[in-house]
Amino acid sequence: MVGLMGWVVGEQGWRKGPWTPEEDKLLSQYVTLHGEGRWSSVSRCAGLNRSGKSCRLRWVNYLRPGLKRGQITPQEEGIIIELHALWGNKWSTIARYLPGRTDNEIKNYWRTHFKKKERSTRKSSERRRTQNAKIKPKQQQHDNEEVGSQINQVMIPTTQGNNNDKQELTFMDHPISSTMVDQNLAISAAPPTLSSWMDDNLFWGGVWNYGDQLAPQQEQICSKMALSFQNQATTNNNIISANNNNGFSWGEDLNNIYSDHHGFIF
DNA sequence: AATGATGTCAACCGCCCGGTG
DNA sequence: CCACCGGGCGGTTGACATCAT
Repeated sequence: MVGLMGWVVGEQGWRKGPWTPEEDKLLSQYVTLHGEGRWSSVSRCAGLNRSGKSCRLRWVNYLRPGLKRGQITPQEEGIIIELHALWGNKWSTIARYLPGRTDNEIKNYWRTHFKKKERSTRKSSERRRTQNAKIKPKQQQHDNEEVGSQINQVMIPTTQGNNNDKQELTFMDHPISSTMVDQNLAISAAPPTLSSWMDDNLFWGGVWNYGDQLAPQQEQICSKMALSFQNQATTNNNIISANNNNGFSWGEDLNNIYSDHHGFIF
């Protein structure tokens, strides 16, 4: 590696480090003209001394049209939390449901906002545990179950239903969002504004396949939630579709009734 | 005002996967 | 079937900004 005016040149001669406005301009012009793809040739043809990967990353995370800049909104935050609870660190998958946001952005947001909270929650819980070391077991157990004011954590079995392979779900308290957890089913509820920005196809494409059939008690929970949210969701022309047999979903209108025997993303 | 701690985010790294010859 | 290559993805790093002491 060789330092060059604050820049670094890689072993193969590629430039590294922050992009200059000139480089951005070259890349934007080239991609606008020729489209995405073949990133290795983009770097050559556009006259950029950058690796293909670097070009792709710069385009996808910074130059691509339609990218939102600025703070993640509370609504977006809610979506991130819900989807992360379902998919874990599948940032690119989560990003597909947040138009204008990149996987990198979401990943950074999660790490800075929720890892932090997770840490502080753990810290305070450890502190409590130390302080309560002399407290009788029952009281201690109650304290350990207590979590921070913002984050609720539950352990649910994974789709395999293996108790040894539990998955941690984290939900933020949200004025509208709520969570119900049953023995074998975790259901999360996102703000009813979800469908106002979410592309229908993406939404349905993302429906969580939780298994073949819902147990009667699971269906019951879905139905209960459907009715409960139907009462709540009266804003933004959002309608919750309820199907007492199979569950419910949000949609732009009542034609969008999700009635399959699968899991749900709410 | 100085300094250390913490937060933020762009960019890089390394692994994995699918396409192709 | 296998090796190679390009692209995509999640994890990590490092520079800079902001905050706390």
